[in-house]
Amino acid sequence: MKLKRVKEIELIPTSPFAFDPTFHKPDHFPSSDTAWEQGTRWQTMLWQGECLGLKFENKGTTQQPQINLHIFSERSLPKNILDSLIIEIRYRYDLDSDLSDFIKNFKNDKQLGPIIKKWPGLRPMSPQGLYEFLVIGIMLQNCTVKRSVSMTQTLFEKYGTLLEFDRKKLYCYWEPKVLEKISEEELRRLKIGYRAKSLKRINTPFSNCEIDELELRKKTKKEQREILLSLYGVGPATVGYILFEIFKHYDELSHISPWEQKIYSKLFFNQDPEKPVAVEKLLKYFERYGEYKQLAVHYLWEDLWWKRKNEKIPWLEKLIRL
DNA sequence: CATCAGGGCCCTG
DNA sequence: CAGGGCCCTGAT
Repeated sequence: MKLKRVKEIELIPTSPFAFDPTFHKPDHFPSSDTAWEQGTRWQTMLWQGECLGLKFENKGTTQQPQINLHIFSERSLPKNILDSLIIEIRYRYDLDSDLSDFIKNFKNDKQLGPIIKKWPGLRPMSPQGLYEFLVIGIMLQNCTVKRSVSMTQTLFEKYGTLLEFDRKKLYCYWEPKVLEKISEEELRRLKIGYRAKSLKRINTPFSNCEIDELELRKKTKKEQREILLSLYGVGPATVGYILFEIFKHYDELSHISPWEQKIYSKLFFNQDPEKPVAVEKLLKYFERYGEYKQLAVHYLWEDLWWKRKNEKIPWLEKLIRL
């Protein structure tokens, strides 16, 4: 589908703002609904039934941030869809966050300080909504990065919509209704294994509107956790990512999986990843960052993955199953 | 060739 | 609350 209509909008995030490390997360596995190069990010978005192409361009500075957004669509978008889209984008990219307190408190922190100075205003983001993130979460489970990438690609090719805009070709997610009609057996044939069952069961409450992401955002973190955990195939690891990246709880850090434990051990304690620091000890250590503990870890974590783009980090390579 | 673990989660005992 | 099983893939 070629998206020919274009609407240009200026977005002003709160200052300071770090464009690239907010709009590109090298630890997220690559998927064909997004693309990035320095200063520019493309992505698709399914919003209120519209398949959209989005292009974000950095036009500002850290202290005076400005983003130019091009919205590509097949038809001219009515004002109400456009308005809600802008609100959604500001939410997903956390553009209204006030990080002054965090920066003030930790700019002189031995480990965190240098990264805050390098990237003041870096924030968590999710280009996808809750439903799409759950699909990704399921595809991540118990497999290598390569397999996650290929399973997601297969789903896009089978159920997504290929969009062409700004000379990019990217896939857009499907409506939950689409998967509702597909049997578990048919999904299994796409080699997603036992994840087919989770995918089917997660799909239903979205397809029949039992879960309303916007309503869920208004609930407490505790309520959100309970609702998410009640979904089949969603456990503590997936919930942890969602509470931070989707619902922006900067303090959500209660689960550390084994591979993360190894990386944190090296990163924070310079400890041999094969003899990792106990999870309890790590959690206790992160208490120093209080209500910002996951955000703090995120700064260190992203810094590590950005470094990996440019230099070899042998100990890290060993821990990533590509 | 066979075996095994993987960026989890569910279910059982 | 520990541990087996789950789909498939690719490393050994």
